[in-house]
Amino acid sequence: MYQSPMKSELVDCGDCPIRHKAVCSRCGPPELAILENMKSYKTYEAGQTIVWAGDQTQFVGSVVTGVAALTQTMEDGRRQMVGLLLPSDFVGRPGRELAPFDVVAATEVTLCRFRKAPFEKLLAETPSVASRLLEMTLDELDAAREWMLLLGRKTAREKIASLLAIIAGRDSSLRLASASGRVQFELPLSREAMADYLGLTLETVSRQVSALKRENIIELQGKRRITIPDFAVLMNETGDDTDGGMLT
Amino acid sequence: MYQSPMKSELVDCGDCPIRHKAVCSRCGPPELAILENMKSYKTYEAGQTIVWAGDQTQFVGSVVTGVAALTQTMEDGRRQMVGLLLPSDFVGRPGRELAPFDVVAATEVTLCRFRKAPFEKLLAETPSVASRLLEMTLDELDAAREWMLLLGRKTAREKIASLLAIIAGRDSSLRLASASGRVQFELPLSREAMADYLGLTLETVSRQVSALKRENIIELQGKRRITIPDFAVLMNETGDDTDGGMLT
DNA sequence: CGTCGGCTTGATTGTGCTCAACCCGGGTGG
DNA sequence: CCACCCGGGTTGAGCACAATCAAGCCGACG
Repeated sequence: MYQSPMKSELVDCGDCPIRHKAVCSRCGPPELAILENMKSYKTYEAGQTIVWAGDQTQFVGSVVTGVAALTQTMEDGRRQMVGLLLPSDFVGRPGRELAPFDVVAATEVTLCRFRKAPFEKLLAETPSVASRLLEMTLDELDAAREWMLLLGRKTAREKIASLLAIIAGRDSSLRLASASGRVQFELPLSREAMADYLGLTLETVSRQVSALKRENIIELQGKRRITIPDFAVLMNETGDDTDGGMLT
Repeated sequence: MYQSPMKSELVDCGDCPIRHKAVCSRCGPPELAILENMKSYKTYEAGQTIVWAGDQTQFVGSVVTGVAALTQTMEDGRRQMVGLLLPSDFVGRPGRELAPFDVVAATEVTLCRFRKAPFEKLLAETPSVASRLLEMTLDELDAAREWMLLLGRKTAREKIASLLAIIAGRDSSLRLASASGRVQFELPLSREAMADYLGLTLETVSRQVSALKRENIIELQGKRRITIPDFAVLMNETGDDTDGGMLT
């Protein structure tokens, strides 16, 4: 089945915005050529399910633009997000037949997809891909474990503050090294998605966001655009070590 | 610094109880010989901290016997377990300088340790080790994500039932393919460790265990030895799909 | 025998959930 | 054009579940 590239400017790996961060970041020209050959782009609209849990997986790939969510649902409808996939993050599980979780587009998402079988072959033959994938997987595992602390032990307010801090950090890593000072960004998640991420109800999310706003720890422009007057003050609400192990 | 093997019968990889499940499971005689050369055994008593978060890591390795816990602690003392390491599980993070989490022995633990630098070299050179480590890491990631659902969305009772089901499953995987029927096993965790794992207080753990006992879903011999008269009944309390996607 | 650690049980409190009403902005159809 | 609706979000009242504070139990060990 053919999949035509959605955006012509993305066809060449050399121009790819995630070239230096994704699984392919350590590839040289020969490996890139092989990847070029098995890849195809596809764009999903917000809300669309990219992969259903339990499905045969046809492909693996990288998020090029947008935000996707890994989620798990219980029979009675309770839902928990178990991963947030941002540009350059890897989608899919080499070596597994069936997808363990749903993958849902939180915003419009463009994937760079590789057919599974040839990618697994490449993985077996090229250490530069395998080592990068191992590194990314270990990073994801660390992130998942941080998230377990949040889910198991943090209060609703700490959860919200942590989420905002993480998203702010991801965005502003492009601009300044955060520290303290004014930061502004767009929330890529609805209140409901935030609730699913944090193990809360959407009412509680809404209340806590309002509370942070009331206390001038955050400012809102509309529902989604957020300004943080002083990042250090927000960090203070996360429950985490404010001074990442610094000396006094 | 020398580390003499604690138990002479563990010195030879051929006799190792985790030979076929650990990172080394796909190694042939030549790689095993290299590993033999960089390994040393060490036994830790219950409660001892094996690695401190933030420390330089001197080694990586495998759990040979016993149970260890990965934990994270907030400044005010709230604690969350973020991983449970059973025999054959891997300890440490190749490619990272500093340990991200505490590793604590829950029972007496024996590790098969590899010096970090030579192991990383081996990892870079031998796909059979690298691919096995990638596979194990992906499995751990899946397990962590299952745990996130538990932490974020399950009730106290469901959490306890899930933990018991998991431990029972791990133990009895040796004996029968679970399904339903009578299962018996030893809890390797104190009530406090269970609470840290489940994101609960130890009082709540105690109460819920008592409740399951009162309802004859479990039986206790002492505090730690547990019998499950009907595994299917316990599964019913976990909140998970009872019929793992089976047809009626 | 007394103490100590791990565990259980009880009484009370509080955080976040539930149920419910309402707001707001955008799109649609009469 | 305006009325209507619809989805996402906010706010409120009451409640329930697990946390907290506190006492007591049990078995091991000195």
